[in-house]
Amino acid sequence: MKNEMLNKPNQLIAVKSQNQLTNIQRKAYNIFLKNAQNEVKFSELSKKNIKVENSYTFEIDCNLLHNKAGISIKDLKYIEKELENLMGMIVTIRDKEDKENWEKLSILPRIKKENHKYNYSLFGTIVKSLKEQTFFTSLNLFQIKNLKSQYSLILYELAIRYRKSKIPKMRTEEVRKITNTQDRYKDFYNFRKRVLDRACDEISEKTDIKLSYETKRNGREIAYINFKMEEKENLEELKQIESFKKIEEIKEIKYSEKVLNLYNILPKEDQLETRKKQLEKLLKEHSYEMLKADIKYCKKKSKKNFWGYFVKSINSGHYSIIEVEKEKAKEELVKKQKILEEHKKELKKQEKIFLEEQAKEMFENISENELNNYEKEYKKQEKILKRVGVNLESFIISEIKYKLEEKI
DNA sequence: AATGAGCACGGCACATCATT
DNA sequence: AATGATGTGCCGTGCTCATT
Repeated sequence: MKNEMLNKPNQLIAVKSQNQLTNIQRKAYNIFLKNAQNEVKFSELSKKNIKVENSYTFEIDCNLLHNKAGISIKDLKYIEKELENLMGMIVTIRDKEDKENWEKLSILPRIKKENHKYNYSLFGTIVKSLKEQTFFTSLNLFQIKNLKSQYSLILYELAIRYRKSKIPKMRTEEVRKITNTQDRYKDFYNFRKRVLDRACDEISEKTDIKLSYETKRNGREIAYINFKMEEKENLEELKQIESFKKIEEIKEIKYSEKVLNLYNILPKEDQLETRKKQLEKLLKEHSYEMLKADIKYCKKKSKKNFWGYFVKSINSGHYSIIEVEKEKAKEELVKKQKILEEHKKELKKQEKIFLEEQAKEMFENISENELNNYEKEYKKQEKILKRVGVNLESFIISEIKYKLEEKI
């Protein structure tokens, strides 16, 4: 189980509450959500209409949950207490049209342990968003499992939320808000060391992304924190290459000194692993000195197709197989490049869609200050813009989009 | 030039966590 | 209940930048 994906509703990404979520709570809750998401998408519940005002019940084996969440604690009472505290967490959902309207709900209203199983309820609002997945972040729970610091979890979820675009530059207070550290680490050095550095280091070490940050000052005070994320997508490939190299090295040891000597005087382009095998074979039928002389002779005579000339000059025509192999390798390469290109195209497409969404979301959360600035800008070019049919809202959204694009 | 705010850094004491 | 590990708050010193 390398990938255990949870499409987590964005409202649940940065849960704000009086008490902060410990990492055990956060991990456990992610698994509760994942379990519920499975049910609601694939079991008989998926056929039913989810009603916001109802609550829904799910069940998961205790050990399975502990295992998946990476909880190694054996003290069941301690876990019980953690789960109890988890129940006190409240999430607020604000109406997008009218910010005066809001809904507050407990993220885990009921839980029961019976026969090594957790039986728990979630409110319809949450279940519905798990099912519909309109604004969500796709979290790989496997990556999260080993994160120790609670701030790592929070920042990882944040980073993944903005995976396809860019983590917006945040005011320091904002970062403190989402990490629940407004009243903690007042000393910025401690905040940096205990929260930012620790989380970035841990995420970079243990997950599929690399996270770093830059700070920007406003006078003396550090006013902005700009997170930077890098994908580590080549990691698996690199590992494979590494292990492949090791196998090659082991193979190398098996060849005799004579084979290696001959191999070393081959033309550079012919120093392939297969040549060693072939040389070993040839050495059984021909003397070392003979082969050595042949190689030297053929190197001078035929620079274009050394090996073919060489083998012919001895007696056989094995080189054709190599040619075929080379051709195949070429085809493979072309195929891979095509796939890569398509992948890139798809990414760009998604990026565009995401940018649009992002810009709209940012517009909805725009500060008055920014709004005023944009209004000023708009008024400057009002005549032209109106003639083209661009109103203030679409002007701002396209401005935001433009800025986002620039960042990328 | 003097003053002070905000941060960097190391270090200490105490609190809390995670486990036995 | 005990304990080692880890987390947290706070202090002193020193630096830089901004204000007066």
